Amino acid sequence: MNSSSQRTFRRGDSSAPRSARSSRVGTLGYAILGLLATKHRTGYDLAQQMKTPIGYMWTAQHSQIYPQLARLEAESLVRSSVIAGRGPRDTKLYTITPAGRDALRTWVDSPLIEVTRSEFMLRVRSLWLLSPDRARAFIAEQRERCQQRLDSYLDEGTSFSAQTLEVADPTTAAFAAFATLQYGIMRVRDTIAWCDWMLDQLDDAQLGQR
Amino acid sequence: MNSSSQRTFRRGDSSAPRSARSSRVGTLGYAILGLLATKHRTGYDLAQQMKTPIGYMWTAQHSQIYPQLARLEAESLVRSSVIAGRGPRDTKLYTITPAGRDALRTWVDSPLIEVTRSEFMLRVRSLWLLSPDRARAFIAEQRERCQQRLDSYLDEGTSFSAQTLEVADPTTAAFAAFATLQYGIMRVRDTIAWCDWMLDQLDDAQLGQR
DNA sequence: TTGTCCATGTAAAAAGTTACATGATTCG
DNA sequence: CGAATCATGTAACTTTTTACATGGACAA
Repeated sequence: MNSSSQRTFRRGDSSAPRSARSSRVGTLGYAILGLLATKHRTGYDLAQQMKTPIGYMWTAQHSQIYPQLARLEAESLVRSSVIAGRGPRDTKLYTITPAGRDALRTWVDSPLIEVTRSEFMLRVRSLWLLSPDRARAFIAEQRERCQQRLDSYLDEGTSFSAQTLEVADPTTAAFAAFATLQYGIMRVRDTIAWCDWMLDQLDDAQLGQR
Repeated sequence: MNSSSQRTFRRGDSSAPRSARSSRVGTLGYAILGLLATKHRTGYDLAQQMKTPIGYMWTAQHSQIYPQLARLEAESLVRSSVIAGRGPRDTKLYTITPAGRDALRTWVDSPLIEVTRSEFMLRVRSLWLLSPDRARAFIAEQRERCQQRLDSYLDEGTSFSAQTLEVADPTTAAFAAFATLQYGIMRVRDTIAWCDWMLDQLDDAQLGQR
């Protein structure tokens, strides 16, 4: 009936007060704030930290981090100071502001519904399409990867033995880091156990078939 | 030296043969093929299945699924037939083609390096910013969510008891689904155990402080 | 008659990945 | 002297999320 459709509204285009829509931080922003909450770092430091998933359960490339830092600074959640460095541009050291710390605290304590994705399990769901050999090889390879992961976690864990006092106190960053590491260790261990169970299943089936 | 920079090449823009760049399927495409490999479904069915993470370790909205189905059909990995339905548009039933099955098999068996993200653990890393009470409440809430998740997994598990024969045979889709379910159950159980450990830690610290 | 389920699409924005770009220092 | 590390940015693309749009059937 109404033929003037097809045209949709855009927000922030004309009349919108522009204030209700601001404060767009997002998970990456909080990931960065979380790292800055313990010590000041450069964008490069952050990128190094978030390049590998070891010890920090979030990843990002530097191409995502630098623009995000600029946005955080625009919202006064971080502040930067130029320091001596070796790059072709200024080297900036970022510090979290009290407002940033507040925002981080608020975010941590806000409702969370996690969506778990696992490409590994997605593939396992279609594993029946492979020959038992190939399936076995696939699982064995993932098991190996988990083992390596476990080794680096355990490696990281030894660094905590030095600071036994702080680790016991849940109001310290050291404790929080220790807790996430425990989680990571548990998770890979269990995945290894599952892989072993799976390998057994595949072997049993092959024996039964002969 | 060369001042004609700033201009970057675009692929698929002009000369490129357009064949080397095709075959863009992506993880979502394979997730769909994986579901279609066991039975034919409509886009709506797929969207229902992938809306909740229960039982399938990948999620997607219908707005992502319909265009993806069109692309899969353009690449002859799926085929559709119009069936009687109740929507304002044609209701299409999608079927995987032999080529689709091949593509799926190849993907399952290709190298995989998983990047694990967990917003839960990301938040835990900054949990030290909260008061022990609030931290406790946060962990307790996540524990509760895991418990609910576990219940629905276990619920789903009972449906497998009927098909005991197929579940034992790793060349069946039923086995693969069972295996992923086992993984899911294990994972939430362990997360619950971790939450309990965490709650203990928080309690101990509170007692010690008095 | 109001709301949910069926059923399929498009638009726009946000988030994430890959590639381009620059340039000094330091190590082998 | 070439490669890696430090150091920061932009461009282009892909993926995911959120919202808009439509409309019949059927149940409370």
